[in-house]
Amino acid sequence: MNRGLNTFVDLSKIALKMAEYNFSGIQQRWQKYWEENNIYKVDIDPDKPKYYVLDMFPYPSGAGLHVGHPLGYIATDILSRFKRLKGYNVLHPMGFDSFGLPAEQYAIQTGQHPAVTTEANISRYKEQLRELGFSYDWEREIRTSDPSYYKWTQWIFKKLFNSWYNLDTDRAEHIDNLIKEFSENGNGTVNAHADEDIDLFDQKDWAEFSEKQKAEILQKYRLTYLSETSVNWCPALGTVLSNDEVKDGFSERGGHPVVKKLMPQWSMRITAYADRLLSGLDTIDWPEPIKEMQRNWIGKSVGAEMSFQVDGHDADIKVFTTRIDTIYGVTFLVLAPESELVKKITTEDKRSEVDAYVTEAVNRSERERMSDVKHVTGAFTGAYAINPFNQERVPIWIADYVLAGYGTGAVMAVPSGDQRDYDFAKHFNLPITPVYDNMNIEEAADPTKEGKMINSGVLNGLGYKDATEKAITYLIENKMGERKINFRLRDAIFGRQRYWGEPFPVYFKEGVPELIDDSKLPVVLPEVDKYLPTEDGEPPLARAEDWKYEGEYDYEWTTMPGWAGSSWYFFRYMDPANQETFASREALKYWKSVDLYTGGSEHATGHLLYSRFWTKFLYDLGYIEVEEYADKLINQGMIQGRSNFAYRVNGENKYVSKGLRSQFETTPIHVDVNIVKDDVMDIDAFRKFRPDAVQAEFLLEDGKYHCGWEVEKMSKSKYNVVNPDDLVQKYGADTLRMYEMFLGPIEQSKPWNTNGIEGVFKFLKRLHTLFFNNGKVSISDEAPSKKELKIIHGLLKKIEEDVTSLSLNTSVSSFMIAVNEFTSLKCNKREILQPLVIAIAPFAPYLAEELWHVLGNEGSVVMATYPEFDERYLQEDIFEYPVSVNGKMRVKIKYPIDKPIPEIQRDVLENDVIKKWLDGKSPKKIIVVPQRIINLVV
RNA sequence: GCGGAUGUGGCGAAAUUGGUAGACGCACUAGACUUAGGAUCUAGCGCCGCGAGGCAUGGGGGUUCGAGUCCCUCCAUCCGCACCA
Repeated sequence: MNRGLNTFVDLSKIALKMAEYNFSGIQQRWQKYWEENNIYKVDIDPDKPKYYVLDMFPYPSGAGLHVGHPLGYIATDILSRFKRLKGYNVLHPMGFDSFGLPAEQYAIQTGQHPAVTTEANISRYKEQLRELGFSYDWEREIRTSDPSYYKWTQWIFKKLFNSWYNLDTDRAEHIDNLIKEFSENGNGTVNAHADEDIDLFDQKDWAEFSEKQKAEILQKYRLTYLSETSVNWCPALGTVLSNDEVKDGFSERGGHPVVKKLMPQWSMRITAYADRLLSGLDTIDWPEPIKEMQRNWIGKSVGAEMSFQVDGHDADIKVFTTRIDTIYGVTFLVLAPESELVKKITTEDKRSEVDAYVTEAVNRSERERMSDVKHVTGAFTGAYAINPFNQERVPIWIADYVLAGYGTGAVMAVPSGDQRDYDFAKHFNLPITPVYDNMNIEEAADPTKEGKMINSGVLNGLGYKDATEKAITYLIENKMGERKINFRLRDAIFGRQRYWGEPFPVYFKEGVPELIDDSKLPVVLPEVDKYLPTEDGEPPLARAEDWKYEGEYDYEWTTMPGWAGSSWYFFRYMDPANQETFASREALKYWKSVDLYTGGSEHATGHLLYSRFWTKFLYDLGYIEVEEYADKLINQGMIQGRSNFAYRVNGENKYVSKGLRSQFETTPIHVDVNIVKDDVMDIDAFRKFRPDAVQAEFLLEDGKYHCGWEVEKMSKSKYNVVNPDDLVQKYGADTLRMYEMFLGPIEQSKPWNTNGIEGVFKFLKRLHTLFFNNGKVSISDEAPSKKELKIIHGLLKKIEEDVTSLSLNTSVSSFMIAVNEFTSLKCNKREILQPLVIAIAPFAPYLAEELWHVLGNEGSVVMATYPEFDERYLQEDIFEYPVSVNGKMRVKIKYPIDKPIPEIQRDVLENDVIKKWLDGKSPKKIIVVPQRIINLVV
């Protein structure tokens, strides 16, 4: 008897177990299945439309992924899987931006080779990514630090070196065209985007130049070139930083001071592409803030450049202005203190004062100069310039508000129209001449373009537009100046004094840089004894023993910057194993460009600009099909940390719950967020977390210890890091995926908060339960009801719209609503469950795969076809017209959808409820908005 | 200073783009089933009011029969750029 009973109990337990949502078993089962069957492998398939979804590849840091990283990856994975179900051939790769500073600094500290740490970090990342069920084709994985990859980064560098920018054709061309032109006609006929200081020479001169001279001249034209450049040198890091790696005079990483220093540097002539980088923004669907940042960074301004003679000297001062119309308002000129003219024109009586000012200005660090914007300083040189329009003598000053690096390093000051000039004039008591009749310059400068010109000689009486045109025409006719467009964008520094980066494919022969032949690529990163600069301050690569080209010539010792490898990786994914070229023509033609690119907005003026530049360059050379590589960009928001706090009473070993802390003097103490749930702390876990609290007393509210919270950066020291692995362990990958989407719109930055993940978990359990009854699979083949059909087709429609527009948070809600309804309808009908499983497959791939098989299907749900929704099921035949009286909503009246509006209006008046409200009066007007509302105005 | 974004319950958020604000979820409250509940289910849940009702989308104003949504203005928070002539 006993025995039998036990057996019975056990059986029922086993049966119930089958019906349980055992996510970890499901995960293991399908992970294995996907990998064994190579489910996510992608190849070119001309019969299918392509779709390319890309995430910015991560730098594999030692800390592993935290819960913020996968946000974008989950969204793109959902879209990829959805597009696959819709019949697209989807390219959805992943790789690693594996060169970078942290691995190198770790190497400096420990002697561990960066390749080793990088490899270990990548394995960890890959394991974490695998758990989350992403549908990457891992055969396409790339790593920027892999020689088979950076071979092609070096190859592109060579192409840039061998190119110049022809402004007549408005594209990059091979340097040989230029050399040919030089030997035939000299450089007088060449219209290139090149250095400013190139002397004219003819074909004869060219023939007579030495090889070294020729090389030096060509450097001034090449798209990547070596030059003495003022760079941001960070002594603490021992390296050069780009402008976007410097924040307020300190390095972005580490916050070390940065100084200006002249060094021979490799640069990229990105300025050649300034105009195209700007206009290209109009052709791509990128977030407006990103485009705006890039526009500001490029900083195009249209105006004129003109010369002022220096009185009594054989010299002139070139100025750039966007307001040539105000030329008669010029009452002084200002030079940057660094200007070479300063020495020449300063009069004896002013010399000591000017020298002192120059010395001070040059020595002031960038930081000081920037923090001191409001303070007006300057010095008079004693010299005068002549305004070519009215021959007036105007004093020449120097001041550090004029930047040597922008325009000509000199400005014509119009204090009536420009606030900085105005402040300067007021401070040094210089005249202020209004040039428009309606200018108000009592308190401040008036940059108006309205009104008619006054005090302006030949321009008097004209408006802004006419005055500008007339002035420019005058300049050009008298050969005093020209139309000019200036950009704020500077050429990009391309070298780093570091070890862990791509070596250049360059060696030096008699001081001249020469390229290494394609057949000898890649130039592999050599081994060094230490990852530090040499005693002479040479970069780490100078330490490499026997590292000479052909045993004789020095290689370039700097390495490429972090953005080199990331500027073209999206093309390598198309054909990652190719040994012959960076990607085959066939692959480039088929995949074309990235349809959707996601990543953080912090790369706006870095990676996202440089990669557009390289794309345009490769396009000019005819290697690729597109001029922009990413058609649409989404910025996923940053996930901040949400720290929890306990409140310790000062001087006592006593902690009080949040609501009681006002009664005590307390200090907030970080609590590990992983021992807090819904802001209620697990006290036992806290005693373990803080051993000094073992004996502590806790003052509770309603028997609970409530923690406070604050948004902070996610970091170990704040104990607010939430690790995706732990959540996958506890709830499964499907829950985590859906919860991350449920959290809110992906573009939005927000603190991570695990409160609420249970809701998603319960939902998946309920979905799972739908397929079972009393522990047994229970699927009915009965025809679905109209109501059920309406729910499922409404859902299919909603999900399709949401996924297309990436509003994935509302999709999750829609799934919950649908599943709740099916649960309360006890709906277990195949015709309903089958499309439901396919629809949810992009979101919860593991569970969907499991249920797909519970339904008795073969193969993988990945191969299924997304079900078409049928509008017919969604149509209402009765519409509830809300009726409003005097703008207040009063009642709803049901009418068939196709009832004519005049009939409805008549009916409304006869409705008893309405009659009562109208109270005998007749409405002034009845408005019936089709399909919406009926409005009576009394 | 310039440019951009955001502002809705205790919390994360919805709102068919001008049509019953707060869907969905969390937390909370009550109840059911339970030896138990950190499982499950049912109901309630913006604020004021016993109620009818009134008030509510950062503040103020406007357009409209009707505004979270459009216009003006102010405030707050976040991000980017920062003497760019």
